[in-house]
Amino acid sequence: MIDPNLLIHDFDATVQRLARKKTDLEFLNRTRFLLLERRNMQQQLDEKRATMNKSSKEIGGLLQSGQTEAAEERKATVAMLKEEIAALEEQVRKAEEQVDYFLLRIPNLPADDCPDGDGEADNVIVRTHNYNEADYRDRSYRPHWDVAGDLGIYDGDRASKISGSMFSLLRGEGARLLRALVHFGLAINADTYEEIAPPHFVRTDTFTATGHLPKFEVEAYKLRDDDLWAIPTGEVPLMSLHRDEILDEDDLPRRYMAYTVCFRREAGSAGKDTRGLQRLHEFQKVELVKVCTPEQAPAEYAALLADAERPLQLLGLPYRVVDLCTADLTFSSARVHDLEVYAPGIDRWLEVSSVGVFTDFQTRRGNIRYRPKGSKKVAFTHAMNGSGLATPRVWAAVIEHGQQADGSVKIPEPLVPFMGTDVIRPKT
RNA sequence: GGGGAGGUGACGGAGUGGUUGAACGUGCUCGUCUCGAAAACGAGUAGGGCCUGAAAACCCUCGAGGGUUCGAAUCCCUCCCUCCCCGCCA
Repeated sequence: MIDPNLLIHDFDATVQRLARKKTDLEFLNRTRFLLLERRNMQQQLDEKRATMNKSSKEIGGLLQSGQTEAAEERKATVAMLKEEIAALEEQVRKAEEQVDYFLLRIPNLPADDCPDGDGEADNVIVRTHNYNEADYRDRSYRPHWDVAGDLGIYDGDRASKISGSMFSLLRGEGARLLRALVHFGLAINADTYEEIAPPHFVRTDTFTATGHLPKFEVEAYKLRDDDLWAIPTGEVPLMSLHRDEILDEDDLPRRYMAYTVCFRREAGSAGKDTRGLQRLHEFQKVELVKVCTPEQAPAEYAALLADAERPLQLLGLPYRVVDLCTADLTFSSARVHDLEVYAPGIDRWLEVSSVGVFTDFQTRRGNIRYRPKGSKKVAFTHAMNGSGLATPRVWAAVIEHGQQADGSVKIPEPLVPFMGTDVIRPKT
């Protein structure tokens, strides 16, 4: 969440910054009012408590010096005070509840250099790699589900039989290609990121820390009998690694990567662009996460973006970098660059990574702080993340780009060691 | 699933009703010493709220929530979590 003090002390500027995000901001005024009201009540409460504390100490003194009667008198007055305090406490608790309700629903402030916009059309294509439109004019490319289906390495029908739409089932070399991509994605980052194998089910407080709750509850799978949610991305457990911790500045930046399965309900997107591996309820992904100081953030972010691009470059896939405009930013992010791979078989740009900075939005929720060198005060760390390799869409792109006239698929060179072959051939 | 133990500051670890936000140690910061470092010695060092200068004062926080009491880290209840033993099982 954002710093509540911004609403109290810097209201107009904050509203203006949030307005760039094109979200509903009507409740900001109310939030500010509630914050002030709570503060006011808290002050009254503090005063009464101070009086009571003082009296209690005096009573202790009276009892020790044997003045029992005087002590009893004081007890009676304290009893009255206690009732007032209890009433006030109840009010403060209610106010706090309301304040929290609103605060959790205020999105992060966009970065100053984030392009303004009203929607997807205003996103800025920063650069395009390895893509020549002409390359795809002369030759016809088939969609990955046809190519892979004919090869017998993708079995969408059986996936549906087992689990319904938007699930995938890979077979043989298709399954191995998935595993190769994961290995590859981890291997190229192993020197900079610590690999984590986290839990795939997390508690509500963990899910809230990254901003996935309460805003995106309908997008998540929840276990019926336990307080556990299936993670939609490795970001969720990774970001909670240091929750409620105070780190030393020397320990920053921390860089983590995790290969996880991701679960998404994709509510409301049924039937749209869901054919093949474009959009799945369950998929595997290598996620990159960083926790750092505010000063380190710009350089770390640039490096993170480069790290997310690298696998696409090494695999020889055409892709473009899209700087999302303010309207398209996610709830928690201040700046986002999407990486989109061109899939010639379906003639679409597929989002394969969303690299975003969260400033202190998530770390405030998760209470991840650090002690700046030489400072007595602790401060919130900054956090950022991005997909290192999202398998289904990259898998699809590899298939569509590698397809050859005889129905076989050529495997990009970096994957060959993991695949054990440089081509997937039709079975005879 | 059954039985037992326990959750205290960055970390280890005292503390069973009264001025303890918390001994002691480690770590960290500053200083003395040193050419410099180590060691030694001295001092400081929880987080948050309030206060949008700093500080003081005041309030909250010893897993979370409730209760008893004039007063709770300390007593009672509920929940969460961790560890150990037994059972079951991949």
